[in-house]
Amino acid sequence: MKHLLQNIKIGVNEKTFVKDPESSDLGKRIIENSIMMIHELGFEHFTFKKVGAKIGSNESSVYRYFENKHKLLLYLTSWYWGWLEYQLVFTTNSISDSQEKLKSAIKVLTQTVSLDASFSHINEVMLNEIVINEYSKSYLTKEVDEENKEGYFEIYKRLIIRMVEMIIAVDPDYPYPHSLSSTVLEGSLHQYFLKEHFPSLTDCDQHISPTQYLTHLVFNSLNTGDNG
Amino acid sequence: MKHLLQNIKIGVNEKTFVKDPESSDLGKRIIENSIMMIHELGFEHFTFKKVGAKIGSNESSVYRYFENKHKLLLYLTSWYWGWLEYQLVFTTNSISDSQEKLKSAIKVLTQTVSLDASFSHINEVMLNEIVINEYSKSYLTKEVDEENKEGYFEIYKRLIIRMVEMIIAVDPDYPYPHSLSSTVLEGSLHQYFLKEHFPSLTDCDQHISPTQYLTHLVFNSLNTGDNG
DNA sequence: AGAATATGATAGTAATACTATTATATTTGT
DNA sequence: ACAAATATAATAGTATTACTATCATATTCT
Repeated sequence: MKHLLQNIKIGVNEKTFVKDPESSDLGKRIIENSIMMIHELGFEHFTFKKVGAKIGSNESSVYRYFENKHKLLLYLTSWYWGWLEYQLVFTTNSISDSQEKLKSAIKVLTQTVSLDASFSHINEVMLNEIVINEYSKSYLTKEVDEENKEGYFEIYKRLIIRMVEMIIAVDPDYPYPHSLSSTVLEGSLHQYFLKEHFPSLTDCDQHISPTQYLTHLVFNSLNTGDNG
Repeated sequence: MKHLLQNIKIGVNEKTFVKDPESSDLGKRIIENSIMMIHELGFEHFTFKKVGAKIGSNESSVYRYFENKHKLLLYLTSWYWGWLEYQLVFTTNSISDSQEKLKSAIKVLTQTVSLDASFSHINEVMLNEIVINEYSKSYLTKEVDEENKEGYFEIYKRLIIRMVEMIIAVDPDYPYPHSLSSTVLEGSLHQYFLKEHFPSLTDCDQHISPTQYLTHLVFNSLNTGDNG
């Protein structure tokens, strides 16, 4: 993915951080190495002490950027969804045919991720795998309603609503556009997870992609106005 | 739900516990109160010390039944899936029409849960809510492959495969029966969660149920052989 | 050069997730 | 009925986590 615009910054809710990690070298190294370590150890085994040690700094310096690792996860996943949203808008903007538009949207949101050179300290491939393995943990908490009110899930919600609008454009009479849209995004993460860990529970493999499955699912649910 | 058979015991992988909690009064009180506390506090804030205190016992006694809270979660969720599997088999067994059978299966697996008097120490309504909020955490771990090998997710997998077979019976040519089946089960939990915490991301509310949405989703994906 | 700011080092606290040991009940076998 | 076995309770202790606080040092900004 190449950007026509240089120096794009993905906007993340400022409450996720104490000090913007993009504003300093140390901040960027925290992000870069946190992604590597969460990817490697999993969120449960990841600690600020460990990243601190890895970047030749220490715990207290990491705490100056993020309140706790939950907020860091919110930061990373919000960044990811913001990055995907950018690609979604960019890719689908010029498409006038509503079916083609929705098809492209599903593709962008469910296909495998590749590196984006514009953000050198962020490994989008690893981040995508973090989202697959850890995103649910960011909202499956007792604090979800409070954090939702504070806007921590705005980008994710906006992304889903964008697809809702595309679904409605294809079939204004379809009764479940919100559920379908949320199912595509969540279902995509889930199918990638199953492919890796529970292959007997998915048809996705080298030959069948989550994108194919979900595109089929969506277009069979919608009345496209075709006769074929 | 009433059982024709008395004294049914839901079979759970014995590796989930050190000592079978069904085998003693203390064990049952641990289960009963753990369900209440996980439901109330959420899995992260739940500890063995807290249940111990609640039942007038202590930490060390709880540890004699479960290695750790992760294993307890595996026990509780396996029990839940086993209980659902029983209802699934019982309900669908006598139905010969494959479409009706699948329709019933989706209903059993996605409808709201009500109390089952056969298991007095287990509150199935609370347990269902625990599954909605916490089940993902049982497999979104670095240990998932190991634990899968040891059979901790057998019942869940069997449940999905049962629905896979029903999907194939309706439409043998449908290319994604495994993905569709896993999407229904996971999607159901997700829609219930959204309904509660992110109502703008779902169409499910007092009037529309996850069952309706998912039934529509499945039957529009399948070629039922009808002309209508 | 001095002030402000960022980072690093160290220490300390409360809670968690256990393990180990010993004491005290309760149950069971003869 | 009594000894032996088993289950439970009570207490203590350890390593790690998830922080907070303080102070020293380095960097940069004016």
